[in-house]
Amino acid sequence: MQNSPLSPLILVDGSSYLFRAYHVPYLQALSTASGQPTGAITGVLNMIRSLKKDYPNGNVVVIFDAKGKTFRNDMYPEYKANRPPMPDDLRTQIAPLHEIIAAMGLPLLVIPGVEADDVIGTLAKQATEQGIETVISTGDKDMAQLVTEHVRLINTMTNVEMDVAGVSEKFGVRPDQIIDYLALMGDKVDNIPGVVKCGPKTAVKWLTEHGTLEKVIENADKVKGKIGENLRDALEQLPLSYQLATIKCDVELDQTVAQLQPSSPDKEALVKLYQTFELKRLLAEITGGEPTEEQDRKTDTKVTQPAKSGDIVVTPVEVSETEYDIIYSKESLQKWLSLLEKSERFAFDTETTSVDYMKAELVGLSFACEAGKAAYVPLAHDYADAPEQLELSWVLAQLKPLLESKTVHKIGQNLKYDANVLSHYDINMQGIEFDTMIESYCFNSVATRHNMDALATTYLDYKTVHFEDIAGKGAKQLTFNQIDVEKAGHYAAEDADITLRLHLTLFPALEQLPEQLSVFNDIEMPLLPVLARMEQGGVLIDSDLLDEQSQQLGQRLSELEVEAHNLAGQSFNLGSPKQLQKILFEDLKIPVIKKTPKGAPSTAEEVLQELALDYPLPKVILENRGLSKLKSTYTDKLPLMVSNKSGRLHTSYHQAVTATGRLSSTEPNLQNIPIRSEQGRKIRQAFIAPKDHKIVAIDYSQIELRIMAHLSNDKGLVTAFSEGKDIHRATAAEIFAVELDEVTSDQRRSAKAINFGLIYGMSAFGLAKQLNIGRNQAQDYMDKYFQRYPGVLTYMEETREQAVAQGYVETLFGRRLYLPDINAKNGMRKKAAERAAINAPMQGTAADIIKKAMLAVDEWLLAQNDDRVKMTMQVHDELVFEIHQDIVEETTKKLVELMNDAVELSVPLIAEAGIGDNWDEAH
DNA sequence: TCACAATCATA
DNA sequence: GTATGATTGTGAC
Repeated sequence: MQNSPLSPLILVDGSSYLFRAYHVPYLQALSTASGQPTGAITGVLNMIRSLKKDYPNGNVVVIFDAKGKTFRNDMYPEYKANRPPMPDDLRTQIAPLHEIIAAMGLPLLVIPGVEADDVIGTLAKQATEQGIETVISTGDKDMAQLVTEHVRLINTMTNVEMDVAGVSEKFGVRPDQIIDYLALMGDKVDNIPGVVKCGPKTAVKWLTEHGTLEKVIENADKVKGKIGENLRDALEQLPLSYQLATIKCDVELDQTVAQLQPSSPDKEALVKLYQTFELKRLLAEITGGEPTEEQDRKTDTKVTQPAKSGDIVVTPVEVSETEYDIIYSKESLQKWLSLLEKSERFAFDTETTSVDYMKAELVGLSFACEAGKAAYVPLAHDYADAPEQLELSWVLAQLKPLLESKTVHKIGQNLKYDANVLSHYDINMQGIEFDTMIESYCFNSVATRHNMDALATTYLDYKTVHFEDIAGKGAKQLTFNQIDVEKAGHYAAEDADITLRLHLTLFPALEQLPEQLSVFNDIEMPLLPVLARMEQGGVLIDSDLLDEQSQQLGQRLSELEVEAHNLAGQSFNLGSPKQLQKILFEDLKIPVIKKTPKGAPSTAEEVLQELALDYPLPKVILENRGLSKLKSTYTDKLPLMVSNKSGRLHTSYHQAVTATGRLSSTEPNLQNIPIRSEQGRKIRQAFIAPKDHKIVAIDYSQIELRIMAHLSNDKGLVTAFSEGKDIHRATAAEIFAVELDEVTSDQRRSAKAINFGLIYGMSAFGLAKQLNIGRNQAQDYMDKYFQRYPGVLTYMEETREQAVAQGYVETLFGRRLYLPDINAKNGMRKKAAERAAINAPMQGTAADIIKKAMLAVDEWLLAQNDDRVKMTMQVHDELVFEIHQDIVEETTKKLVELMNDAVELSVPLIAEAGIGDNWDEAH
């Protein structure tokens, strides 16, 4: 709350908002029936309206540029000479807008000879002298020079406030250096000259080094390289640029700040104006009273259909009122604890300082054991004047038995996170029974995203308080420890309460679907702590090796860049597909082979591969692309992501992301580490074993094809696998009607493409493209395949039919994938859904199988209780371990057995192991 | 500052 | 032709 006796002055940069609103697409569409455009008017008025709402005590003053030249034109005739004239459909909106603002009773300033900026600067200065706080509402970065302890900026479009620290953070220089900064960079739009090639980076660098423009100029002869020359060339111009960039703060005004007070709105005039310009919402507001906050929210809420999975209707658990406690005393905590103990299950949630589980520190805990009733225990809010809170270690000691109890069941939203955080406080969570995120995922993986806000909306038709609501967003977002305990308490208690209600809503629905319930109970929930352990354990990488590779790649990349520029005859950005398109297809007139989905000529790899046969440049581009990808994604980034707590790399596995049941991995994604190219494999060499240990990688051979054999029960395919044949060779022998040992490598390659294509629900067209053969020939191959393996054809057809009839397909273990597009009118979408329908049972069953294998492995590892073996990664069909060299042989043998026996199919499941000092060697 | 498209890494 | 995630450039906001 503002304690200042004087209301803050809110200065609105009307012109800046006018231009921005004019360019907003959905506003551009607005006009009256007679064709008078009103988009910019609407945009600016909405902005003023929301500003008045955000600053109820504020004294709003609106400033516009006047027509005609300003003193800057006298100083520098070319000033803003590049500006196109104002479009007519914008010009016609200015006068009405001024009228409306005047009728609203807001002071409106339009001063000729200067710009709006100068008026704003002048008023802000006067206000400060009189002890009045000022907020400048603008979208213009130049205004940052006006920021002081008493003057802030607010960007009303993004709702981000900027104070002195904010300016430093955003620009990298202090407000008093902004003019210097602007002068150095110049401004293309306003036609202000600056130093050639000096952008924000260089300007900040120089100003950080020397402090002021003056000092930069003094030291100009010390700057090396081309940019140094550019600076010296600009020396004469710079004082002028500085003057042009300086906002004038001593404009002579008729009114003082004190005189700029709102008058009462002229309602009659407003009604008339709103009618003339058909501003219906505003009209309704002054004639029918302002819509309340509640109504605003209602109109924002989408009408949701009852959430369904198949025929199961979900009945939301509702409460008439809520009661959220904040716990400050030992006594009230004890009371809650005894409640939790008695209830056998409770929902709980941790609040922390970070979303990164390796960095997160506990700030508070919340609980709920009855819908509508929850409590928050603040522990580490540390802003100034934070109330006294219970001691963290004492509270955790009280809670430890409950959290580690197997019989007291815990309910949570993404409990893997909470478990990981608590493990850093010596709490090994047990009894993790219900995760609402996973309940939703098992119930219907594609109905919604599975974060709590989405679940509450879908299943409870309830709008939660969002984290951003209490913490703000963007650079100024607070961490949880800085948030007011009362606000935080409501948010956190609501989290626990909503989690409980979601569970009470979703779990009964899940119970009506026995197969999916079993996926939940027997696969996903048991897997959760396994994944937590893998994440927590992390993997070891050799950062020095990666750094070295980065260096080498960097060298090669600059060579390639020079080469490419020479070949193109001009300099361009190799990373920009757009620039490349221009050079390739316009300047060099190379024929377009393929287009991107949006219709631009494609420069994708396969296209360049083909072009590389005839032209030299595409080859260079290809090598450059490949290498820069490796450098930026892997060799540069991975070393930076090593935790300084553990010295290892910790990924996050996501259990509720993919449609098919696979895991996904982020920060970093360990499931797409290169392997195919020579260069790429070097990166795997940096995934190393600790001293005296080996890396063991065990992967399932042809798992999806084996699943296809099992699901289709095709005799030929099952036999081929049972006899342990090379499956692609066997397929080739059948299709091409030759003996096994007569299969050529080309035939095997074709058969392999067919086998993979089948898994992807491919058409003859796709196969033709893949193998670079005619469509008829591809069709011929497929016909032959289905002749030899008729069971596969039947299976594919049945799957498609099942998808159309039921709207979903399922894996061997009953995990369902709903296909909303399967009956789409749009042929493309329907076809895509059909292909997904074919693929999902195979990809999904493979995911189920490796998850079961992980459970078996983890169970065995726990029983061994031997820290010489660790499961570190999962990559869809592969598990990676660290094993002490003394026991590596026998342990590997056991692990292979566990994986082979994870599931019984009608064909053998074969896992193959590799052992080495790094991940590359282990393959 | 943010979201999207294009590209490319994996299974 | 299936399923993902990260990076880069680009243009809207």
